[in-house]
Amino acid sequence: MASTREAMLDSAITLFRQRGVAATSMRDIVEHGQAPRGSIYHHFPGGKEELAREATQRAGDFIGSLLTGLANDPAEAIEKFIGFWRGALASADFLDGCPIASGALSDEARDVAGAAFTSWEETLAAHIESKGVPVDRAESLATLAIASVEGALIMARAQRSDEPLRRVGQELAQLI
Amino acid sequence: MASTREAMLDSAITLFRQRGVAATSMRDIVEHGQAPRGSIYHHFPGGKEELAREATQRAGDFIGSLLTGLANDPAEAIEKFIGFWRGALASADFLDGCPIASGALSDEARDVAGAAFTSWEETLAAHIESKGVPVDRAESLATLAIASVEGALIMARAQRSDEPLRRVGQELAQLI
DNA sequence: TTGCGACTATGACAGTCGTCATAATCCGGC
DNA sequence: GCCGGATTATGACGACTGTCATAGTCGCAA
Repeated sequence: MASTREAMLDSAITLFRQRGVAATSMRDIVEHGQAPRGSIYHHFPGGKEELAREATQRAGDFIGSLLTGLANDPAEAIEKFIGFWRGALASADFLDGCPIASGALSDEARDVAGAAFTSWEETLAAHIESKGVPVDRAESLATLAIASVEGALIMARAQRSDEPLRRVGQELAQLI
Repeated sequence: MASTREAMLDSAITLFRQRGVAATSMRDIVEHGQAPRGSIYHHFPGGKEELAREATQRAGDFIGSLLTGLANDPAEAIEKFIGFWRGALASADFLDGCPIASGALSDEARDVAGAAFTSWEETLAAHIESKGVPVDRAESLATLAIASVEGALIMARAQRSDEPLRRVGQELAQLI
């Protein structure tokens, strides 16, 4: 059972969201996950880089599947997507961010984060396009939706309020 | 002359944009600005926290004044705002981010970043409102514009492309 | 029971971090 | 000239970082 491995990945995601990749140490991660420090390099021979990349991949897949599963109605998908983030923010006192954004701002996992964003964009664009919107426009709208949510998450953290997410959700609802 | 001080602030902004606050050391900053290491705590008795806060404030004011100065036409303001970021991204191989986003993701300057975002929102909302848009709507649109640009910057960095910024600009132009 | 591979415990390494104390140097007013 | 505050040079401190080597423990197969 790779439960130690998974505990480390989950702890990494949690801490990366709160503090970012650079500000999170390996010792923090194993301590948070009550994982043995001695086996870091057994499970992740590539060290912090491998851990950061895999954690970002895992988080990106999770949110991506959430996006895929959310109805065929893109408006509903976006509404639920924003609801998901508002819930996450509120339960963390506005100190949690998006794990993919954390990965994007690191050297180690930047490209993994980029691939995750691209995948989200394609999923959402396909939803929008299926409602009769031209391809180009659907792509632009999908990018706008994801970008504005990511940006709103950063603003929400800085302002310690979910007002940015509320406003963005309001505008996106009218738009899609 | 406070030119050493200013060199340190400018270097801090540059490095924060590239690597984030946590991944930038005091030694990096003085070295980048060719400033004397010995006088760090002469100019910034509060240490890294004071430096990070002041750098974030300075950068926020600069971009804020840029936003204020940009015409009365909000559409043109946003277009130029996005053009500014596209130029910055291109000339840095997509490795530079927004200094306020970096501040927002740090412990030290989070609230300073929040105030900067709020100030930008108010400036932009006032522009939009002056074109006959109801207050609430103007505020939502301003937040959407800033959030989507911030998010697009992160996506652009991750994907090493300015396509996100291009798409967001396209959508915002239609919207405002 | 024995053996072997997977996993963990512990401590150490070289390096870097923020911070600061101390001493040296610079430079404008007398 | 020369004094005094502003500024800089240098080196050190304790803490922390990622990484790894070594030794130990565990559970399953033979």
